[in-house]
Parts: sequence; structure tokens; C-alpha cells
Amino acid sequence: MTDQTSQAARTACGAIRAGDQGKAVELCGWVNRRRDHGGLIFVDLRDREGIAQIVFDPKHPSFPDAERLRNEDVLRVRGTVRARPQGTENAKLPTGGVEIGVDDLEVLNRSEVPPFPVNGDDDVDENLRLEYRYLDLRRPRMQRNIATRHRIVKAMRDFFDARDFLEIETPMLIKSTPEGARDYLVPSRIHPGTFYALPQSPQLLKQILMIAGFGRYMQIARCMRDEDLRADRQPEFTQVDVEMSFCTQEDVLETMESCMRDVWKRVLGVELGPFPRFSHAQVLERFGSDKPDLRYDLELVNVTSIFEGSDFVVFKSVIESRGAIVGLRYPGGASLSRRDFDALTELAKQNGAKGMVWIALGADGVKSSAQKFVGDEHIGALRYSLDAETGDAILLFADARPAALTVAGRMRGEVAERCGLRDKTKYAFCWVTDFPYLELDEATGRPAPAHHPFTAPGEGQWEFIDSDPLAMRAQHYDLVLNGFELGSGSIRNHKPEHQRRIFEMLGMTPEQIEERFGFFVRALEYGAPPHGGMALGIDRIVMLACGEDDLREVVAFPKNQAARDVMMDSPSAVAENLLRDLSLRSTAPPPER
RNA sequence: GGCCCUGUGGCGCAGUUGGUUAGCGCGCCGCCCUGUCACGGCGGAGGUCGUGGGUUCGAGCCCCAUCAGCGUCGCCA
Repeated sequence: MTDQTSQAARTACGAIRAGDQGKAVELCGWVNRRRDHGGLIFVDLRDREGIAQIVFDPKHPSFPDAERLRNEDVLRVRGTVRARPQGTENAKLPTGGVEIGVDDLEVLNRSEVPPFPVNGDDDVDENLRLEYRYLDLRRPRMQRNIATRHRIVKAMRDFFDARDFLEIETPMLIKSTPEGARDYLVPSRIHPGTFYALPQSPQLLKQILMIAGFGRYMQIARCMRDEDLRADRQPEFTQVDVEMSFCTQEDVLETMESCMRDVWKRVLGVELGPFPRFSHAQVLERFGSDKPDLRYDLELVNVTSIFEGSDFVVFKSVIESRGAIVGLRYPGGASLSRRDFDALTELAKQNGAKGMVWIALGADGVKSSAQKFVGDEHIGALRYSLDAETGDAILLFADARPAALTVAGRMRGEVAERCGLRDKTKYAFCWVTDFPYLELDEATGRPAPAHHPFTAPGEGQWEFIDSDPLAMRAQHYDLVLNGFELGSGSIRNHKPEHQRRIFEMLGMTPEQIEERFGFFVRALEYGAPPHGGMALGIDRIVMLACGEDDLREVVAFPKNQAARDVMMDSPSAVAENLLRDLSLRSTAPPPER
């Protein structure tokens, strides 16, 4: 008897229903749990579709084998579907009304005792999960998330297909350009001493597809960036990458917004309203972040004017140096102890604050860390402008304006977390538009593109390029969901002279432009249509749709924080002859393992 | 590279101001059990407390170093 089972013969464990009574079925799956009553054995058999209860009768020849079954053994079972005896149905299972009386049992494979329970979603050490990823993926949560991921990607492909976009693959081995994130490099064997780069995104290739006349492009694109990891950042990730010719910014926004609305409706059954839009300047001012979490309000308020003429030396010096005092309401925060406020102040400092003034609006009076300098007139004005009530606390951050807003924005997230305002079942999308074209690179002191250098300046912005380049606005937009940047896009430069002008402004010489982007500027010279597009991070979208807060929960084979794949144990050393073929020699000592 | 938290049987955790033999739940092994579904009952095995050093009469607990992991800042056009 072969171990192979034809798909036609097999019935899914989770698909058995009351209507199947009397049917002879062949089930394949894993032992989810065994309940041995001595004279009667129940086994929950699990496959991707669900769980079915199979029953072994003591008089049956398979009974001794059933006694030796253990969790995660792989079985093939033939038997007959029958109704469970009255009163023994299990309402918790879709298959709970029936069971399979076993006629024939085959153990296709035994399992070692798993290092952690597979039949549940109990917390397990992250490293152990990654080392035994095949077992982790077998668990219900990951089965669910990976399936949801498929459905989201499928919905996206369907959406763009219906709108006449073509999915076009772009190469993984491309050219390194020094801007942006660190590249992953692939050495060339045929051309010693030279390297391909893995794409950080297919940006230039999709623009060239527009020049090539494809008009509407999309791709589920893999991207790689060699930077440090975060819960919402993996070194390799997937984007839904989109580009359109002869379009306005409005066209791109409408397309992507419709796509997300479609996905949410089809996959989650959630109807999303229109996405609110904010300018970059607005979100910084009101939320202290360029990716605001709009599931809750808690808007920041600039309260500098309230403390005009204050004797408090911190406020005084900030006001004199034209900085800002930014206020944040902490609902219910008046119940915090001095110790709690001290800890909160410490947290603010870790987030870049110079300090924090707190004011507790207790029912029994107002307490503050700057008691002497906060008078009734201040309290009244603060209550009014922050819409604060008795029982709340008010947190104040004084610094140069951008720094004060950023810190307050981070603390806004912290306060929201403490107040339970981060509801995972709420989806607050928003657009952020009108980004500055440039921002000052703190490392070099030079202006650097806020997005990438292929972005077109906004209408009428070219006139600032010489006089005040930092004042230029870009036709660049971000899509934000629940405080996560899902992705960004822009209308691109399609005139070669404009593109050259931007490169020059960024300090590149004509030779450098030719060496790095010559192929691209040349392409623009052959009738490049006006075009624009966007890319959204699929991993983050799936993460939020699944209610997870870590990308690893929606990526089948992720890297750990040190960018290692602990299951495969990569990266790893390679044989000397492989390096020789690539004309490479490592300067690093071989790792001791 | 900085900072925070964590590290105790296979897994998840507890372990008091430093004090006798390091506990609990799950899992695992054995026996019993014919309607369970987180089955139940009885019994059992399993720990150099991440590693190294120090303080102390005595360290799972205190100190230093180091490793690993989670998070975060820097970084991520």
C-alpha cells in the first residue's frame, strides 16, 4: 500500500458535515489530540480545512495502533461518517455533529514530541518558533494569517486586473545606486569586482515601463533593504507596486483608495468610508507625526501663547528662542501618582524630550511638576484649549517646535496605549499630502530628497529651486493606517531637463548623473509620458488586517531581529571555492559556531 | 552603535529582606478508564537557575563582564 493519496479520494477533515452521514470517506491529517478512554479512543484529526473526530472501537483491529498514536503523527483513515450519539455533539466545531468510525488506519509518519504545543496558539519564545517554523506555521493563528494574506493579495490582483493594469515582473538583479537604504549586493562571477544590487523597489523599472507605453502597471514585488529590523520592518518585504501614465495625483489616490476599500470589503467584510486627507504640515502640527494614528483624537495643541511672560525659566527660554510649548491631554491621567508621572517623564526623555511638565486636574485640586509657575489663569486656558476635564492630566513639552511636536506625538501614542484607545478592530486610513520636497540631512547638513529624487515638485514649485529649495513642495503622498505608513508615491519627473536639474540641486555632477542614472535620463529623452504611482507594503497591510503587531506573524519565513533565518541558519559561511569563483576574499574572521 | 526589558525541567511561568530538599500548570513516560472533545484517575521521570567572574559563612536572588532574544533610538531616498 502506497503512502500516496489521490486528491480525488481524499475528503478534507474540516469539510465533513451532518449531510455526509453514511458516506465512506478517506481522511488525511495530523493528530491534533488523542483522548484515550481505555475502551474507546477519540482522535481529533486536523488538516488545513479543520478538525474531525475519528473514533476507534476496541473490537476493531486498528485499536492497538490507535493506542500508540501521539500528537502530530500523520494519518490516513478510511471510515464512515455517522451522527454522534445524542448529547455528545460538540457545538464548538463545525464538524461537531458527526464523527468518523474508523475502518482502516494507516500511520503515514510518526512525529517526534514537538518542542511546543502545535494544537494551540500559546505564547512561545520567538526564537524557538522561528527555529521550528514548520511547526509554528502548522498552528491555527499562522494558518489563518497566511490564508488571509493570500486572500488580500488575490483581491489586489483582481482589483487591478479589472482596471486593466498589467502585472509585469521586473528583475531581482539590478544596479546599485548609492542613494536611499543600504543595498544588498550580489557579486558577479562573469565580471570580477562588480556587483548587482537586489532591488529596494522596482522604482526606475516601473517608470521605464511607462516610457515603454504600458500605461498601467502593477506588481506584487519583492524588495530588499539592508537596514536594521523592527517589529514593522523586515529586510525583505513585499509591495503592491503601481504606476500609471497620463494621470493626476488624484487618479493615483483614487485608485489606491479604491483598492484598499475593495480589499477590506472582500477579505474582512468591512466597509471603509472615504479616507481623510491632511497636508504634511497639518499632521505634524496636530499629531506630531507624519504617520498619525487616527483611531483616536488626542490632538496636540500649541499652547505657547498661554505661557507668554511666564517666569518658569524653561518656558521662558524656549519662548525667547522661538520654540514651542506643546500640550497633550491624558484622559483620566489625574489619578497617576507622582511616581507614575516621574516614570512618564523618564519615558518622554527616552523619546527625545528635554523634560516634561505634568499637570494633574484632580477633583481635590490641581497638582503639577511646575506648581509654582502654573497659575489659575494658565489652568483655565489649558483646560479650554485642550478640552480637558477634571480627572485628566495635561502633559507639556517645550523645545524647538519640530522637536516638541515629535516628542508630544510619541507620547500621544503612549497615552493612547495606556487609555486602551488602540482598538485593533478599527481601521483609520488617511492620506498625507504636500510633503516638502527636501529635508535637511542632519548627518551632512545638505538638503536631501524627502522621498526620492524622481518625484516631481508640485505645481508652481520650480520657482523656489534656486531661491529657497527647502520651501519646495512635492507631488508626493503617503497612505497611513493606524499609525503605520503603508506606503508612498508621487507624480514623477517626466522631462529629462527637470530630472537633471533635480540631480544637480542634490549636488551631483554631470558625470555622477551619467554614471548612476544615465540610462534613466536617456529613457526620459525618448518621449516619456507624464506618469506617477505608488507602492504599498503588503506585509504591513496584512499585519493590520490580521490584528497583529509584528510582521513575523504574517510572513511565512521571516528573519529575526539580527536579520538571521534561524531555521535555515542563514546567513552562513560558504565554501572557499565559491568565493574564489566570485573573486572575493573576506576580511572578517570566520564566525565561530 | 546607544538604551530598556527578558533568560529558572520540553513549553509557559512563580520563587519573599540572600538561608534547609528550587515550586506550579501544560507537555512527556507508565498503569487504569466505552462517549470524550482543554476527557478523567493514580504513579513517575525530567533542573550545572544563559555563560564567566566577584561579594558573602551562604547566591536563582546582590555586583561586574559576556552571550542570546524581544522592544526601541540611531538607521530605513
